Amino acid sequence: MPAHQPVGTSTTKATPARGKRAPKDAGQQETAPAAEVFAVDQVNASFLESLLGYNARRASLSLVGVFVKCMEGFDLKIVEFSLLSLVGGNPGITSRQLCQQLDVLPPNMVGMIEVMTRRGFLERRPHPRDGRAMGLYLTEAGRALVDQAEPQLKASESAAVSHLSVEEQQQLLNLLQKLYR
Amino acid sequence: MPAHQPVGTSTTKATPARGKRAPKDAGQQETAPAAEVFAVDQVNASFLESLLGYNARRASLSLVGVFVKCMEGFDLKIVEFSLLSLVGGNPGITSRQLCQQLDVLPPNMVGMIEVMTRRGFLERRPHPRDGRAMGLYLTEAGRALVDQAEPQLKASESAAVSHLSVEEQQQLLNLLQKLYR
DNA sequence: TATTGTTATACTCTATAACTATA
DNA sequence: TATAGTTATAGAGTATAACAATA
Repeated sequence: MPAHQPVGTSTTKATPARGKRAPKDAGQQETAPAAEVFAVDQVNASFLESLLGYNARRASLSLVGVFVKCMEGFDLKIVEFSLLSLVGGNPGITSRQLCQQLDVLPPNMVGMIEVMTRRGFLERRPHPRDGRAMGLYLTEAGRALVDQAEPQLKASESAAVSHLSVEEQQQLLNLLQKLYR
Repeated sequence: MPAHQPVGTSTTKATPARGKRAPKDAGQQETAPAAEVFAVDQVNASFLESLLGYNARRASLSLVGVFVKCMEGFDLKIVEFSLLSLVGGNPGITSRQLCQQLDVLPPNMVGMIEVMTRRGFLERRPHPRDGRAMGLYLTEAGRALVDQAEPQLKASESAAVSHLSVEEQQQLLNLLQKLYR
């Protein structure tokens, strides 16, 4: 699942010196010298790999991939699961509140809510204090889905990061939150 | 910069008990009782926030945002900078190799290379050993751009994570790489 | 037969403008 | 006047199929 962002791996350097290029032709009437050509065997991505942002993105994509695969079993996109999970934890939440939490624009939220409603996971009731808004609630099927999907997601993540110690996992969580909070 | 993935913040819980919902109507001919309605003040995203993947994504988005802003000064998208940086470090790299590194499909790479070429940052020369392929090289303007952009990116990231100690930054880098490598 | 680069094209995701009903 | 939800639509990003040239 790509996303307008680099994903590299290699580290070995087997290419010509960085920035090396054919010398500029000085004379005006001379025949241009044939430009040098190289073949790259091992791609060197050392600069990108030195960036925290690059590594954070790759790690994120890796875990998101695990989530995507896990949610395929429920025929849910990640954003759809997130929506249901939030409604599950916040009965009566409004469309706007979901938009803010999920960083989805209101026009794009409409369809998602409609799909989840048509699939029988969501229902809408009037908001107790705001006549413009609608509160969202899980149906029984929605609650069952969330109650099944959440622990499964948690388990698939645990399996994916099991090569890190519990201390490392906690450390990573703390550092990540320190980064964006 | 959204992206099919949740972005939440709140932690406080000021909503009804999780999963609470109106009792099911038992009788068949009875009038259905009015469903309970709630208002959510503080959104509770505690489950999502417990996931490493969620936190990794939020941290990643935060840093990518810094990169995007930084590269706007060069009128470059992140993927375009990454492309130029890779060509800079790998003179003669092919389109296919870039596709693999950047996780971009070949048909979608064509336009990027064309744009960077038209803007005078890239040039294409025949591949020394493969008549089907073309090697990519930075022009002088391209080299100048990369040599200016790379340290600027590095600096903007450093500023963005300056509230972490150098040890924490190194620790985070190691843990992130452990996660996806 | 397989691969590189390419075209055309479809599909998904994201963004903007504008409308209505209510606050 | 501002905001919640909505419609329509534009734009960017991502995906598949197929082709010519070369391996």
